[in-house]
Amino acid sequence: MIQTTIEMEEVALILKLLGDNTRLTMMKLIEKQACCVCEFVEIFHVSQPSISQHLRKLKDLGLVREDRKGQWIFYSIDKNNEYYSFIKPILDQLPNQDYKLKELEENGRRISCC
Amino acid sequence: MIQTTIEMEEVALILKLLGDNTRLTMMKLIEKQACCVCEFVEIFHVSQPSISQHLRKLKDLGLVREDRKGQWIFYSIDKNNEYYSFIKPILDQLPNQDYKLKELEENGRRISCC
DNA sequence: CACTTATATAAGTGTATAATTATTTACTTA
DNA sequence: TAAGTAAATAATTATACACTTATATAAGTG
Repeated sequence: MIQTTIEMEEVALILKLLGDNTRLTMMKLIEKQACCVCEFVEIFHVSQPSISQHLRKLKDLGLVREDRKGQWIFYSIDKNNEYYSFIKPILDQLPNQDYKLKELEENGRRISCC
Repeated sequence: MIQTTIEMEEVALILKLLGDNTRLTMMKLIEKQACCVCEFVEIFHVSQPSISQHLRKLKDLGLVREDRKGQWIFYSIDKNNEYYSFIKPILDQLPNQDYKLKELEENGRRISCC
């Protein structure tokens, strides 16, 4: 992948997006497995539109990708995005959030695609 | 130095602070050399209180330190801060901003201490 | 096709934020 | 000690942001 120079303004924009607890946790969560909107709603205890709006911001910058599977839309990190190499070291330093998905699973609320 | 676990909320807070073009550029600038408030005012073309307020936020989190030299107060990155190891890889990826100091110097507006 | 479920978009609202001007505090020097 | 310079703080304001409720769109199911 070609590493183009990253501008200060771009970085500030990315960091501002990541500088929100909900979005940052989302990013860590979908680093390895895709999640759908309704799962995020369960996890973060906020309204569905609120989640959708967070996801849209992440998507507008290209940080995440969406894949529709029937009625669900699964979001995951777009590792081909030009900013991924910048973001990865940050995500690597975040505490693992898999327990949140495990909780969902235990309550039978995890949406497994396929 | 002891590396304690960093919480999601802490990271979000740091990233939010860094997610501002002025503060992010400041951090890159003072990574290697200290700068005083009036230099920042020259560089960013904003009011002196605006600069002071940005610096205070960075200082409240402990990211920067201040050293008074006579009438000037020089700000620099606090490399002993618990978050420095988290921040450093981010700063490393930012475009060098030394040309901004060079410009000051050429206009005879660089404040050199001692 | 009507009905349900999942998600997105629109509109509105309260709070946070980044700037400003005005003032205060701190240090230096004549 | 008075005047000048540097920086901090206070007060104000306009804008950005994260949420909400209401509504629209899209897909699955009887």
